[in-house]
Amino acid sequence: MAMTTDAERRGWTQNPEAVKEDILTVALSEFAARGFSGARVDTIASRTQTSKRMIYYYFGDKLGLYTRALEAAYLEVREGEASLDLDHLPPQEALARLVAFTFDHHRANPDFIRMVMIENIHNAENLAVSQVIRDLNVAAIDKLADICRRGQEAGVFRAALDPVALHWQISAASFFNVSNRPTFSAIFGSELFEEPAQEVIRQQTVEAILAIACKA
Amino acid sequence: MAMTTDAERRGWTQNPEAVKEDILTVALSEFAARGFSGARVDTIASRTQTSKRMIYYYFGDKLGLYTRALEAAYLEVREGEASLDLDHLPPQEALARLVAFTFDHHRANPDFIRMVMIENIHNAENLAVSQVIRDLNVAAIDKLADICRRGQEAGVFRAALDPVALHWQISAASFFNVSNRPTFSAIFGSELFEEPAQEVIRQQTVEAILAIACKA
DNA sequence: GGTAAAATGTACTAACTGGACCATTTGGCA
DNA sequence: TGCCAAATGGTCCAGTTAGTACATTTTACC
Repeated sequence: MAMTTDAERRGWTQNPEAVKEDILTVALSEFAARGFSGARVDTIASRTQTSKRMIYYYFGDKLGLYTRALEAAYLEVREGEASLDLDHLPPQEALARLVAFTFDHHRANPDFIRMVMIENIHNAENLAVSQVIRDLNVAAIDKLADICRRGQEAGVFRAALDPVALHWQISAASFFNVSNRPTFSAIFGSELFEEPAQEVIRQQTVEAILAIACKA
Repeated sequence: MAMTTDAERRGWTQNPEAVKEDILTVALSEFAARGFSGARVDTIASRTQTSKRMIYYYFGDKLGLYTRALEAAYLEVREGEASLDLDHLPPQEALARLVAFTFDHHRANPDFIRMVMIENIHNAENLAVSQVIRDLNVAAIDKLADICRRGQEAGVFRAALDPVALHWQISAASFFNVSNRPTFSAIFGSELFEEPAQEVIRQQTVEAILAIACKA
């Protein structure tokens, strides 16, 4: 009610949620860029609107912060997937759309990919204990399982088709395309990751998956 | 020529090559396990027959050791590939064999896979400057390029087939199968990585690649 | 307006870690 | 056999980094 602005006041405005959000965003980008050991808590703090003190206040320690950043990455990506509605399409077309979407979605979320790479380097030890992530992922395969079921009922998909194995195939292409881009580019050049070639690869991937799913 | 054994002597026996080899082997396993920042020079030294002093004597610094370990990983893997001879097989079968071999070979070399993962996390900065690795990899695709050419000449492969893009597809499946095993297992269980399921996935991968390569 | 708990700022530290220093021994060779 | 460069051992150090102690301010509530 005084006419002093925030800047003029000696003190500050409390905003716990925004502070947590701020820290998490910065931490995610830093961990994704440098890995767990490579990331520096001081660097994260300096890129924040707040201080290192608050990181430890809200997240306990470096590992706690990392775990929450990992969960945040999964949450964001799974949110983006939720908008995809394939129920109205015939199974083959639904599958083709799902593959193409997954391919593009992974490309659009490189930080998520990098966090998963880092988790794999660490043998998924932190992912394994996160109930949040486990719940998210069990749901992630539902769409695909539904498509498989419909395709089998319609007689167009193989009877022995396993949704988890198919998910493995779709993930392999979509994930590798982002995760191994640096080494692949360094060896074979970057043309394969520019737009025209990416469309070819995406189409190849769709065809490959359909070849696995459909009856001969 | 005295009858004193090595153990009884105050001194030691010089063996530069063995010392370098010893350090490299330990370093490769340590870097593969913990990444560049995660690896500790002291830990590497302690697992060696020699001392930290020798690491700096022969490799300069931590990055120098890492680079040499990376090169050693590539050398070992490419050596294993050299034994594969497919020239006597018709193109389709040669391709099928190459895919199956690559799939198995990646599984058999998890430390190599992890080193490549780590390089990708670091944006392939160290791989990019290694002439040793570049030379190795240009040769790595020769076998596949030859199969492609033969298949196209025989009229069984698509005319637009690009060996690099096909190599991408083969690598995606073979690499992902090892690199993402920890997170994939943590979420969906480990059955997919046990022998029966691995054979299914390998066969699926062969079929998928053939579907991409062959005329409709 | 008073009080206590939550939230924030500042400065510090103990331990770790990559790397360097100095001394000593080995082995090839004149 | 003596000499010198290569190889090795043992110890120490300076910079970094995760984490903490202590003080202060804000806010909710009565």
